[in-house]
Amino acid sequence: MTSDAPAAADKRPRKADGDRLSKLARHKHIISQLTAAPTLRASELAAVLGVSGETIRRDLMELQEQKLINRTYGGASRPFALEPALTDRKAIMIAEREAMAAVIADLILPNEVLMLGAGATTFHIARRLASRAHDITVITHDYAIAAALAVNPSIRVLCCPGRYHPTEGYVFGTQTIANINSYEANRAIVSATGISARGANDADDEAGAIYGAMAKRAAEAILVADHGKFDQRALTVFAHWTDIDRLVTDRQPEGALATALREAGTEIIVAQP
Amino acid sequence: MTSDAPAAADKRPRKADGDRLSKLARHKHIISQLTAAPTLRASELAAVLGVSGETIRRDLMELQEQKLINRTYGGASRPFALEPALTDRKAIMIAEREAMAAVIADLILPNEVLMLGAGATTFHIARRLASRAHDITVITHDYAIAAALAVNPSIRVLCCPGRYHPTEGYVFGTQTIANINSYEANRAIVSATGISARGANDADDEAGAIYGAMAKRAAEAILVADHGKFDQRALTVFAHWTDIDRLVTDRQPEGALATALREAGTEIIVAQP
DNA sequence: CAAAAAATGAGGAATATGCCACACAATTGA
DNA sequence: TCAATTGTGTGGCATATTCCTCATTTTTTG
Repeated sequence: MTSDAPAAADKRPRKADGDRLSKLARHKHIISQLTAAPTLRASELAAVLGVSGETIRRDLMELQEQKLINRTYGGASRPFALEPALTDRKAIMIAEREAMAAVIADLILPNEVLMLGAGATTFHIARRLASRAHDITVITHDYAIAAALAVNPSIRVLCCPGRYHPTEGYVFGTQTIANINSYEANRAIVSATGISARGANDADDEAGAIYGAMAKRAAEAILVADHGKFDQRALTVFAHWTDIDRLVTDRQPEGALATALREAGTEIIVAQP
Repeated sequence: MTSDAPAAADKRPRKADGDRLSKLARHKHIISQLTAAPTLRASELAAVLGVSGETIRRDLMELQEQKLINRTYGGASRPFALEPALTDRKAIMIAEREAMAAVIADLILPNEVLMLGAGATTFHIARRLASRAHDITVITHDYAIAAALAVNPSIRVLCCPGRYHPTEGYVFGTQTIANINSYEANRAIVSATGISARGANDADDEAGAIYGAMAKRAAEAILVADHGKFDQRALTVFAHWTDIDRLVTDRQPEGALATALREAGTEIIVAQP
């Protein structure tokens, strides 16, 4: 943000000069400001950027469309954390993910032991659990999830060992798998890159191996996947439908996928956004 | 948020009934809502909680005092990420810590295996290592350290398993210790709450146990402590000076501490800020 | 170069918010 | 029990924000 702000200052338009920032530049400025400050006032932005409040309001509306900011009454707030570069992925399908997260969170009862796989959707679930659930134990290999859950002191969070993935923020590897296999859990909740008639797949073989281990290890395996993942194919199929007890999604599957689910006896839960 | 609203609705006070929520309950509600939604409108809160807008505004003011929320024009947003509140501690003694971190980073050679304990000072060391070192393996139980190191792709970061500490951002417990004991490392680098003639101590017994395990397990144990820790006493002594090979600090120790160090044969390295 | 499209600004009405002072109810403490 | 403290609601008023329309400027396009 610092590198952007001065640039913006240099170009700051005295109206007479007419060298005001382009729309794109304003948008960038807003985003970068938001990484520094949790919230912004539209009126301040208008003053700093030297444009009318109406223009800023239009900017904010557009940025909100793209889920790049959160609109507040007089301004904007950052959409999520600043965390790794998951921000992009986490910003899409918010409504769907929140709906699915709500459904899953309602399934969880006190004193359960959960395994939670890494992922944008499972992160939503973790946040939801942190505000809803109590007296549960969660085993995870994703640190953002661990941190999200830990805000609730009645949730015991156990982290897996393993090699730290630099961009994804989770651990993986043989140690992780071995650790997962040493637990008994009531439920495993995992996501996927895509789901097809063959089962759930993931673009990362290491992550997939972990999700698969969780699913096998828990008494009940829940897969969460929005409709954008229907019929997507990725590197490895980490679980077949016979290994998955429930699929939580946001739209009724159709075609070969639906057939495979029915044949495997996987229960389908459709969350309404 | 949808499933929460009804709960609130159940209790929603028609004024006549007088069964409105207590202030504490409102505050909890606000916080919990904020974990689900990024921002809240004061007016909506007033409606849902069945109190006047003025009361909500007072609530928000108090919560802001406690840094539990961020105020926005018409409501509130969540304060920061989920991050621990390490920021404060990390902000002091910057110069000293940087100097000590630099000294330690220079000790590390390629292909070494390090153990790095949690802490503000070790975090500085991790950052320094990330920019200086290459082709090393680091074992740590602190996630901020893992993330800091991981920006350098030539550093292999291994994380320990264990129970996640909600405010400190590291894992602890028997699993953590067992995991540490399964490794062989060239060096362990740990910090402490205080150091005295008896040895290094820590205010957190769990953290201390981990530091102690690391120090014992590694071929060389390095303790890093600024002069503010001299002669401080805390809960548990996790390592005696005979277990520590080197003390990296920013000022020459004196008195009983110096005597103990000399008798134990601990090498003292003074970093100049 | 001219027309079309997009972006911006200005003004005004309607609505929201913030702030302040004061009254009243609920709780606490002596 | 009474007084003090705390919590809450109300009303007024200044200020902010939003939404809308329309004129103007800038950019794009043929």
